[in-house]
Amino acid sequence: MTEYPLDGTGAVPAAEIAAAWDRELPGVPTSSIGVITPLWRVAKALADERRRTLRRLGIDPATLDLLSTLRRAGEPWTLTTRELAERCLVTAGAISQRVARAEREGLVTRSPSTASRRAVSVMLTDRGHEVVRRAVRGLLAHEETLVANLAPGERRVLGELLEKLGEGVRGGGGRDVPLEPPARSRP
Amino acid sequence: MTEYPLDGTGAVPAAEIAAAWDRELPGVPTSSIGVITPLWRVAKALADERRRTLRRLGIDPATLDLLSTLRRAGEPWTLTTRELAERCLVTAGAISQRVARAEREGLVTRSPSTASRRAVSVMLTDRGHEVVRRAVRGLLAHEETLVANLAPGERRVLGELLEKLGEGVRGGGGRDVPLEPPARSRP
DNA sequence: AGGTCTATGTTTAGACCTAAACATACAGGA
DNA sequence: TCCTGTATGTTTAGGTCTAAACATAGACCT
Repeated sequence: MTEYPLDGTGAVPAAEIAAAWDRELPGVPTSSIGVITPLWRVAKALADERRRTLRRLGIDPATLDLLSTLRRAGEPWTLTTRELAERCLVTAGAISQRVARAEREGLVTRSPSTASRRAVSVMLTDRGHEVVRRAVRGLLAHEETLVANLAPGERRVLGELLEKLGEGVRGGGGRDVPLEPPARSRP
Repeated sequence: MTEYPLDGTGAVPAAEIAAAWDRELPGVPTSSIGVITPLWRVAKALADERRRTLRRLGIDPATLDLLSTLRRAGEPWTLTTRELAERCLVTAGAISQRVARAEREGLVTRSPSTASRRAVSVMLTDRGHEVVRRAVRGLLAHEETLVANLAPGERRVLGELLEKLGEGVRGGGGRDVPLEPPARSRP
């Protein structure tokens, strides 16, 4: 049997989740659920769609993120691994692995940077250019249809609210995680 | 050196990304970027925060998702693996692995369902109850502070727009991924 | 009864990520 | 010059997920 994560059918509405916690664990603050739950579901649905779309286009999301970051950088389509880690928002270790995979497939080359001997320059190959061009065109065309549900004004508002939420999250919110003394039995 | 994904500092603004594609690959539709890029960044920032918070609370996100889904189900805190897969939105294979790990740690038990011989019932243990109680309290308290940046009205609007976007995404958008014939050289 | 289709779980291979340990390369001061 | 601290990359261990192959168990039809 081929598996697939069940679509929305089985997803419990966020409001029900909040109500369930309020019932099962009275006193917990549940107001974040109405935002965070739908956000994660959309993010997952988008990630699933993107994975499927890119699969048809012959590439995986992590590799495309790498290649498109190089492509967007403009001539000479070269960045150090440090710059890549910053722009892709993943650890240097993850970049190291992504680059190793892409290099194996002939999509990028790795060479000591001219500027510093400890830096490594990653450059898009001709084959990498071709792959990223095809994939980005196909992907953006598809994702355009995914957001078509929202009117331009709604998209703008959504984008702005997400940016604002992001500031709060990256700020780390209040620095608290109220810890309780470990207990033994169920209340 | 301890690694960490760089915070927002290195993140290129979504508008710049769209402008870069418009310049580098003229003609591609870029209007989805203003929504999808901030959405993914917030989702990642939230996932990172949650991972760190739960680490302090002694549990990982996947296991808490499993335990809290059982806890929210109410008495007798038991679901089949199928129901778990539907509610957690991951494949049955992933649930199988999550349950195996949680069982190893004594947080749940696995037993043949009374209703059907092919189904498997997963039940929260007393230890599982205690762990989920502590973790959910700590997590929701923390996440409450993460969304504090948004006024109640903004949260409501954001939640609604996300739900609406979700419908479009799960619908799969238009069924198109315009494929081009593979080419050889860079344009 | 027998055959076929579907539902439910488990296992495995392959990707991917983070966190932490290493390994260098510099830079700046004593 | 030597030492120490910091910046840059790579490697490895452990965890997580999907996709696909298996293995049963029921259901339904003839």
